[in-house]
Amino acid sequence: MAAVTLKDVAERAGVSIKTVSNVVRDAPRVSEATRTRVMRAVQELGYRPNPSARRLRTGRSGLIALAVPDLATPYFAELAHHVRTEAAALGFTVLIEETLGDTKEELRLATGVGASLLDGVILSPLHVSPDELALVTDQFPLVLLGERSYEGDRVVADHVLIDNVAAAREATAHLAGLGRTRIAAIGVDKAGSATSRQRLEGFQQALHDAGLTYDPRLAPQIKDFDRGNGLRAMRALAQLPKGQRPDAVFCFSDLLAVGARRALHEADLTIPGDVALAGVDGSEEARYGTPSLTSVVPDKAAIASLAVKCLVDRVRAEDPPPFEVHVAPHWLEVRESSGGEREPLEP
Amino acid sequence: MAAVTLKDVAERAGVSIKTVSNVVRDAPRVSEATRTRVMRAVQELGYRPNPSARRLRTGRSGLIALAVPDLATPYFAELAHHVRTEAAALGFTVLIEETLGDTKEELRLATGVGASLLDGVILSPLHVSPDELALVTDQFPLVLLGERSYEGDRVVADHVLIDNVAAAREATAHLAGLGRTRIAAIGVDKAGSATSRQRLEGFQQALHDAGLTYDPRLAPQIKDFDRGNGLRAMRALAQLPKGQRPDAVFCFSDLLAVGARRALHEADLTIPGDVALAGVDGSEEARYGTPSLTSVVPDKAAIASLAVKCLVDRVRAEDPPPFEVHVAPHWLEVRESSGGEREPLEP
DNA sequence: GCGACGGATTCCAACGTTGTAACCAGTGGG
DNA sequence: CCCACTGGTTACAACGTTGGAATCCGTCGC
Repeated sequence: MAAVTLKDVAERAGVSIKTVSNVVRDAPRVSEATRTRVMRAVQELGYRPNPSARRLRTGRSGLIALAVPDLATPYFAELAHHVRTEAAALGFTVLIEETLGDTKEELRLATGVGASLLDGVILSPLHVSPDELALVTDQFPLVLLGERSYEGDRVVADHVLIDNVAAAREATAHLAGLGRTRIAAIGVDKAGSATSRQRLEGFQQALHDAGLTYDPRLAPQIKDFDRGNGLRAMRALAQLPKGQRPDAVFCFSDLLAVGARRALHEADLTIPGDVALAGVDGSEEARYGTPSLTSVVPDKAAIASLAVKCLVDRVRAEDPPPFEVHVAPHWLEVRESSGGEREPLEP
Repeated sequence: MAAVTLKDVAERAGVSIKTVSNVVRDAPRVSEATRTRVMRAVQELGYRPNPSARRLRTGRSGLIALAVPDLATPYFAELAHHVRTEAAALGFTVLIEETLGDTKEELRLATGVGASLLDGVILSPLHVSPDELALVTDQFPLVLLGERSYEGDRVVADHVLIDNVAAAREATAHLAGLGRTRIAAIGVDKAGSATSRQRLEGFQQALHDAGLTYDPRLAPQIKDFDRGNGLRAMRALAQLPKGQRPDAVFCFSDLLAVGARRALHEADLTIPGDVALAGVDGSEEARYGTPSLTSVVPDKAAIASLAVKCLVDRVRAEDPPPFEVHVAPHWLEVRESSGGEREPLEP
């Protein structure tokens, strides 16, 4: 296969290997004459630098990993797309990994599986604890997404996140603003993930602000943020006796909301007539469904951009800069599931 | 950072570097005594082999790429998930690339960008032509997904695909079996991709078998297989005068069907009452939507498994084996959008 | 007791690249 | 006329690993 090396190019151009190396890395100290001669040889032979050898010599690979729980979750797929784009602009290639929410796997990635293959990792953790991470973050360039893995002022890694508490509060306040009084939450997480805790807190704050009391029976515990869990949780809520049934549900993710919508459909309850629905993620699936789902939209492009820049800075830095926390914007998009207009989509 | 090398382990265990190398690769000719001693040293120091160095020496990286048009398309995200799983089982890591349907990018990947980084590529091509690929396939291990890039008997690369013609025929026949007579197709592709052509052919065959005539006005041209294109195409179809409006639509992908469902919702047409709907891909989004969408489900796990095995065989082979074509199973799942039961989902 | 044998281990060279130091012209100042 | 200097280039060594040849050592057959 394409086994053309610096040596071949050097012979062709009649210069030393090192000169060719200097040219392709465009180092200074190369005369214009030899530069063009070498470049021509490179063209003619179709030379491509060997990443492994380069990596071996320099210690840099130009490879960063994005580790997400599950690629089949639209939110992460879209995020991956943005991260790839951002990274490409900075000359980095992205290796996408799935943790499946496994703590060991998350930790393994945080420590840089083959630190010798990757320059850094962007990790979207689900279950790994701050304490476990703290042991690790100074050893390998790491940026965390969507979790707040620090206590008080002690930041143990770079973070990029949205204000989850505010996001949940806004969505819930919107539901309360419709006059709904029995508002349920789907997304309280058995494992007690940070995301889940924060969204619950925002939910409770909004209830309190609206003068409603928090009823734990309307906040069932679930396992994962997927459609099936949303479906089952909503089924259970829909079967509550008439007076206790929720008239609105804030789902901690769009997938949960999709499952909930399906359960309401099965139970012949109308949306938003009987039950209003809101989710989080701003996924296309929520936008295009019928009814379309109200959702808190995190600015995924901003998240990706901040995360990649942050990571690349750390990779390139001589000595590690202090850890930073970046908060990306989010906004609420009101759609049919909570009384928004059935406006024609403008895709 | 984790800069522990074979040398360190060797010193610790009191053996030569090569012996350690032999142990970690579990080569034969290592006594049980030294093996355990070395293993303990490996444990204690936390040694991890350096992939770049290994790659440089052996010419193998254990990295294969999966190149898909767009990760945000659920079908490809799910496929990526399966490919990762299969590859991991065989000891390979998957680098996921997005081509965005760009012909140059597809070709670049097919030639193995940095053949020196990747052992092989699984490519899901959209626009690259068989002729262009033929020039390339003998230089680099490549498996193609979902396209038939060969003429007659001349296979120019390994392929894994489903029988697209049959898939489209079955879905359309199902719609015709409901008694629908004005059946439209959404998915005829301006660029004339192979997938689109095959599904159109199956569509036409089924019409013919049902004694219906093909009306090109009911097969509008679109650009991509996404929700937006489905939405716009269906809007146009819905605005046809009463007698000409379709009473069923076969969409060439689930995303198109999702868009079409949205357009029907906007136009206050019922599904399946006014218009029955079917798609292809077997995505979760189709299963969980309301109404749930009838879909032809390709066996993604089988596709992934066949593709990875095929590629790995080629990577490992001394001299390239003959090209193979694998056909993965598919089946039709009838759901609400074409009169299926509103059965409770069993997730 | 000696040579042959075979298993276990070591030595050496290489993979393609880049950093460092050295080299080789010319140039200008003393 | 020599020296220091500069820009341009080259020689050498190393990065961590592995394939192959070479070596060592204990055992067996004679």
